[in-house]
Amino acid sequence: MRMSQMFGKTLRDDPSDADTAGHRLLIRAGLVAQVAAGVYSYLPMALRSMRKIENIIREEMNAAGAQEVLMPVIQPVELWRQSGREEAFGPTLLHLNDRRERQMVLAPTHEEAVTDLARRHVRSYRDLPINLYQIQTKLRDEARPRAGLIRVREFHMKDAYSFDTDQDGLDVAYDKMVQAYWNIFRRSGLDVVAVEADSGAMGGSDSQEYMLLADTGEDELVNCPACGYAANVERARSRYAPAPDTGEPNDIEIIDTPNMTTIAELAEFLSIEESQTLKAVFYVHDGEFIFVAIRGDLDVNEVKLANALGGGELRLASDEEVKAAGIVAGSASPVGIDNVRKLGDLSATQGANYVAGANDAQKHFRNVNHGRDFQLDDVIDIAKAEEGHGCPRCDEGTLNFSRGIEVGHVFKLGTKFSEAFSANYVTQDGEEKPMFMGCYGIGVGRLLGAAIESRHDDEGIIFPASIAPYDIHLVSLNPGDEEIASAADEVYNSLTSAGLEVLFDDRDESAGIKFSDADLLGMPLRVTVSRRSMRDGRNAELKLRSRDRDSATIVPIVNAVQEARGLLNELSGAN
RNA sequence: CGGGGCGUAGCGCAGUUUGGCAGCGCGCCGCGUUCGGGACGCGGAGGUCCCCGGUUCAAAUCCGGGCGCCCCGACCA
Repeated sequence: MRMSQMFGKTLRDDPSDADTAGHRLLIRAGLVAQVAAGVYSYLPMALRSMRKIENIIREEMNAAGAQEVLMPVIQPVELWRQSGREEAFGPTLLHLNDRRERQMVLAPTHEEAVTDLARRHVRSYRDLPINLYQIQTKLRDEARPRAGLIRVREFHMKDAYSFDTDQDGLDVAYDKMVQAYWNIFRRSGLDVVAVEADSGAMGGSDSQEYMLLADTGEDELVNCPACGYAANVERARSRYAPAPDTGEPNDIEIIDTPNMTTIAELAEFLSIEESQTLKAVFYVHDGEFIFVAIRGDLDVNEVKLANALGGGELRLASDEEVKAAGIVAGSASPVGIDNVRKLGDLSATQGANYVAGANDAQKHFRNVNHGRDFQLDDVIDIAKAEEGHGCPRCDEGTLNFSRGIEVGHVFKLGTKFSEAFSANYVTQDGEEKPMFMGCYGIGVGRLLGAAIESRHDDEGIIFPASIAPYDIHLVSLNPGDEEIASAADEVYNSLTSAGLEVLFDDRDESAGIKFSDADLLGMPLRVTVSRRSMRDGRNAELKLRSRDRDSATIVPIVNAVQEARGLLNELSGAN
């Protein structure tokens, strides 16, 4: 491609409304153009990169035995009512009416469509297992699009869906997809890690997310350097120090704690550890007031809590609601409050002789013990993993915290959708049973955005070779010089006819502009033909984007193809 | 959805406080010089000052309403 002909220009200045480095580079390099909040046009270079990502995905999906299909973006709302997800998605689901006033939706994902498809075509266990995938547009009216391609409202996703006769079959299908995912991320040249994930509104059992580590990532992750345990904080378990050993339960007593409303104040006032206190947090879940007790030094993980409550709307209770429940905020007590539903974290039931509120702004109880002094309606693990907590899986590790961008997510759905849609098959015994499903997604555009977010320097993008729009950025300097121009053309032709993909900067621009643009655009290999390179014979200069300026090498033009290949191979080996 | 910010040429911005010729840099077009890390000279084009309404002799500027975009949070398969 000759750059003089290419659509999409680089910008000299950073766009004012881009915050993250990746977003800035996407705009400055002329890869995308914003149309509305979270809605983008993809220009030629971005599209080339996305096509390469898609092809890697396609090859790995096909190799894993999945078959490509294409399902509609526009779907009758009835499908979504049947699964119950019209409500679950809420305003994120885009609705529209067709000319006959039939209610339609624009699909944010395709579990409904694919389950409907499978139930029409699968009759018998002989038709299973199958795995269907597509690479296709999704629409989600996100409340807050952000960071360029990281969270958008219209995007391309590869989504695959497996159908099996039973849980064992699902486990096999899931493991195959997991393996395919590792292949995809390895081939794309990106450092992706897998973490245990919350399965959210998708439901189902096992779920893993694939995360590209980046400080600007939306997700907080923990990992154990000792045993490799890794999880999204939403889901993470952790091991924390037990409360101080206070021996056998002592008699409960009431003590004065004038105007102590926070755990920190209380612990200091009494000269005890925060872990020797119990605190209470109040939520409203689908309209019901919920009292949650947890050890004073821990925090509630709201995602875990919401899951324990079986989904639905969960929010912190307002001051008025707390008061209306007859509770004194800041000194709330699990003791003697029996008119509301009381939940507790595991920590509240371990240890003894806690200090807890007395439901009086001036007083607390000492020596409060679970079972004797208060009961809980449910005891669950809802503590949030914190800095300093130990690994829940091994005894050695302390959890590390980092941030990441979710680029893939796999779920074991089980029979959630197949039961809702009566997507059944007939067993060998002639019995009708629901299919076991799994679903597996990768955001193509997000992967591109995340790649740029994680692979750049001050000058610009550093594309992994396998997903770079072009292999080579050929720069011709002194284009007014006949000899140089024809040598550059010759290099362009020989590289191109050797099957290499070349972006040829044939513009009449200064060396500074051309080199800066080459750095900004980030192709893996830069080849320069100029008076200087031709000074001692017909030579070209080769330089890898990921290396320093002085690492450039001069090679004879007749060897350019071979030398370029060598450097590119070296690079993909290093990926 | 709550909080904050912004909207003036393709991009980045000044001008708004105190109403009075719509400006600067980059980019773009033409000519010439220059030519390995964002060169220079001369000439030129480019505007619904987000939209609607109001006040005023006069509105980018003041008032009312609306829309859009960005950031923080809530939400997020």
